[in-house]
Amino acid sequence: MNYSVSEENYIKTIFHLQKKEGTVTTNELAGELKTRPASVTDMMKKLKAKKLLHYQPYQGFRLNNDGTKVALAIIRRHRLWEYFLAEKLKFTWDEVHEVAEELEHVSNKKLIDKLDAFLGYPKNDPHGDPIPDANGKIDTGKKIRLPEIPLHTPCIVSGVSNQSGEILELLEHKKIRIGTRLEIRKKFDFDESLEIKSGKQTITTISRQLAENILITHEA
Amino acid sequence: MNYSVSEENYIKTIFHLQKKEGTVTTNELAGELKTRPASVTDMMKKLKAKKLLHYQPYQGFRLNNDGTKVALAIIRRHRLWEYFLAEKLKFTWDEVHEVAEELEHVSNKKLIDKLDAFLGYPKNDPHGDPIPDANGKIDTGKKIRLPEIPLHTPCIVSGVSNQSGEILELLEHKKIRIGTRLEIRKKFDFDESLEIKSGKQTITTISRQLAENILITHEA
DNA sequence: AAATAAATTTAGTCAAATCTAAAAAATTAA
DNA sequence: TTAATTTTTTAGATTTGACTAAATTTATTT
Ligand SMILES: [Mn+2]
Ligand SMILES: [Mn+2]
Ligand SMILES: [Mn+2]
Ligand SMILES: [Mn+2]
Repeated sequence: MNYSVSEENYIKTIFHLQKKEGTVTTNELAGELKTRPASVTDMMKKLKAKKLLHYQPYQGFRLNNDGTKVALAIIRRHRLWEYFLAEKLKFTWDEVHEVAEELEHVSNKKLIDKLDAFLGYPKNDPHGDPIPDANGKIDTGKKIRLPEIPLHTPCIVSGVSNQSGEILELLEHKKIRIGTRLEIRKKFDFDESLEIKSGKQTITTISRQLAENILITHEA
Repeated sequence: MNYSVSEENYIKTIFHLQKKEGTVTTNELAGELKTRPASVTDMMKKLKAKKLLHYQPYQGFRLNNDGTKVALAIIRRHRLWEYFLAEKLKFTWDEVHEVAEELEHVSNKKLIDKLDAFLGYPKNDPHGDPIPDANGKIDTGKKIRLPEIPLHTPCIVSGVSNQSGEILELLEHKKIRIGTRLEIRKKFDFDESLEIKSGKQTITTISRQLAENILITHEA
């Protein structure tokens, strides 16, 4: 059970894509991995032979139990390294992903479990995404996008669904980060912008585009 | 200037081998890398084409300036990760090498320089070997093996030239580590064993085999 | 229900890194 | 200084993961 960098990248990407639609298509995967559909078909045959996914020609594919376990192990490594990079090495939010893309492929179980302990068993990566534990268990508390929260309902920012430097800059400027307590004060129909109270009663307006990328867990 | 894992392993191994003899042979390298001589010849052609080493068929090879720079960058990554693993993640001495063999190939300059800073710019890895700085400068203070030190001359353990779990166990038991102050009390001609005073006046006997693997820098 | 378009797979190449077996060169011994 | 031995290189295959171009299947339109 040791997979090549290439196989791991396919497995991880299928995992993320299938969360939306259930089943993943050849073109989708090719687009996401910046490769060609023909290459995807080749790899699907190999991963099917390794019994990591369901795949019938022309029918799309979906990870099976074993494939999902492998995916979660990769995601665990990825997110623990992201946490390490942000928390210990002082990388910014938008820089960690690229480096973690490489580190995630160093698959030494003891390394990762010791790293986890060293970091204090963090629950979430710097983008707010949950980190699977050593057994592959992951907190699947569903996240809602900010525009779906009713008026005057206090809530807490738990993630962002876009990890670019641009959104980071904007959120930093508005002092919104993971853990920030928010409340919507007004919703403007004209442009769907929101007036919010954030943290210590600062009031700002945020655009629909921004609001849609802010993820909320419903607690308090 | 980005090299494959395979190229990096060749470059690093040549660097280490050529310290002894100056020039490295095909068989030596094949033996060290557990590959076949024919594969070595292939790779030497490639590295020569990339202008990283001197190589004329049948004449052996030696890294040139550029190749040496690349090697030092790899060694820097390797040793910084070893330090991290031992110091932060509490791996033992003999476990770090294997993991660092993988981590060394993640070649993101910013990652390594930030890791260096996070670790407090360590000078030596857990085996006592010097860590090249961000410019590739490395402390080449020559190390002497313990049997070459004269009687009654205080000296300090600065490394070991064998990194197995077995030697670690023995050194731990005798409470000899890097930084330990030693002095030779007697040399026995019969079996070349040494009676030494180590640290706080503990006196023990160590075998010739062990003594030869203990490296000393001549200071105090 | 054809015809057209889009998605997917197959067929055939290619580059990187390895291997085995055979040939050639260099070294050592007779 | 030949002959035997060792070392190194060449030749030809193989595996992995990617590509292009062509064929095939599925989905959409008339
Ligand atoms: Mn990756
Ligand atoms: Mn993340
Ligand atoms: Mn390596
Ligand atoms: Mn070391």
